[in-house]
Amino acid sequence: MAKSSVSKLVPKVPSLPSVPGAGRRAAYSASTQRALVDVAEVLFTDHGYANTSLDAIVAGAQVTKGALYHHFSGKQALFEAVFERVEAESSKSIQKAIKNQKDPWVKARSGLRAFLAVVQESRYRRIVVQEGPSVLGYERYREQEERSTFATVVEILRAVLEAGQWELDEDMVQTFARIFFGAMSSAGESVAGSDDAEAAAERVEVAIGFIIAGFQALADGGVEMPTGIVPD
Amino acid sequence: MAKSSVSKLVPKVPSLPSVPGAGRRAAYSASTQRALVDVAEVLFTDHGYANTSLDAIVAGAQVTKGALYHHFSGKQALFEAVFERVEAESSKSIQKAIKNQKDPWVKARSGLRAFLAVVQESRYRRIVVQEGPSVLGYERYREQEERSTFATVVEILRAVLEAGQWELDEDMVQTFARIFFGAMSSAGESVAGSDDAEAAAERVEVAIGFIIAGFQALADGGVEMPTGIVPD
DNA sequence: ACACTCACATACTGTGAGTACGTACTCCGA
DNA sequence: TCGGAGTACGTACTCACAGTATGTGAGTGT
Repeated sequence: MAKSSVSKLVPKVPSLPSVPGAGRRAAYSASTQRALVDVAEVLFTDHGYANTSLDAIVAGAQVTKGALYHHFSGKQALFEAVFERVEAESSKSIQKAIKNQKDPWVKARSGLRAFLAVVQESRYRRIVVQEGPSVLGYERYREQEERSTFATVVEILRAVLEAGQWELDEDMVQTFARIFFGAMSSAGESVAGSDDAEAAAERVEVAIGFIIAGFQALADGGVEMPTGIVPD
Repeated sequence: MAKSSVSKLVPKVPSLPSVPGAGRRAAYSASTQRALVDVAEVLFTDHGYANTSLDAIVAGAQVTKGALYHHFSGKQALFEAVFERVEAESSKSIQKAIKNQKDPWVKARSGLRAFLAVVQESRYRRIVVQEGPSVLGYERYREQEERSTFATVVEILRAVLEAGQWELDEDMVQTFARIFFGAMSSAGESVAGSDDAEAAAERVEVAIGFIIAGFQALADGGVEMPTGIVPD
């Protein structure tokens, strides 16, 4: 049943690239590698890391353990491949949402929205948030985070700080970024776990907007924007 | 080596309680149960859940698998027992830090300090933060959180909101609490992972104090306290 | 003092990650 | 075009470990 939902990911005789590296052998190789990661992503997301056997993965990908261990050093390495792809795609979608925003406050708001969308995807929640720290270990997990989603938060924060004429040393920027990142992650979880995700997302935006408004109030010495909503 | 560091937790002929329930059999039973949880806590903290075998645990506790499976339904249940104890003790130490504080801002600050201390303990980081979500599953993890550490955050937040004359509906309080909780957790991680934990903790206090100052600015319509530090 | 059951111990099974080794096919140079 | 080498797998095993089935002796109520 899980197998059937996955089996169509598999056959896929690759369109041979006339381009670089090599001929069909490399192409076939790349395709089975992709098939393994595809299937693993689905199974890890649905059943978790510990409850997914390599036998199930190779069966879903229509190969054997020999193939798996040829491409990956083990189960953990396969998970890492899945993890990196999910994070990369997530980060990409957030980047896409903020790239053309000039106003830093609008940029922050767009980034928040995009992040809240990402964190509602089951694969992100399961693979990155839930299983990531345990399977990769906290060190590796943090390293990965550092150069994807978290980096985006830092980017947005810098824009905001610059606009607010703030002066902060590098350590302090990192600290603030950590705090905001944690706040958003946790808020995202509450959205994802809520019955009414729509309303929950709205509350999160209001709450974070409120905090930002407090910043703005400190920045320009006047109090306003009681709703905390930065206008679109 | 790991074994020797753990072996002294074990022997402990219990001082027979003349009090309730029953006689020595119950007392012995409780002591082996405690021994199992004690050893499991150490091994789970040091090597992680997946890398700790039940054989190692029962060896450390000087019992056999029969004893373990008599008291716990399996490895996961044993982990849950460890998890609950760690969370309970952590929550308790935070509660102790805030219980006699009248001023809500001071209370918040004390709570933050206590939390930063807790999150630097390796057992809390490993068992609660890192392995918790993966082993228990996110649902159970959240349930546990809800009635311990997170509940404390809600308590502090209510005090602050009340002092600030704020009116927020219940959902909004929960949302804010989530956000602060996530912020503090993440910040705590950055403290724990830092080279200079002392300085990092200081930065976190400043940063959170800054956010709180923004709140206060919004609350009483005046801007002050540029450092964001609430006086002791 | 007798039955009973609680608190374990012992011995086994099943599953699943990882490994050793065999093999067919492809690519490259002569 | 023909080997020879290396790649991309497949097959068959090992070993570790979670969980189980069953035995046993000491403690407890009557």
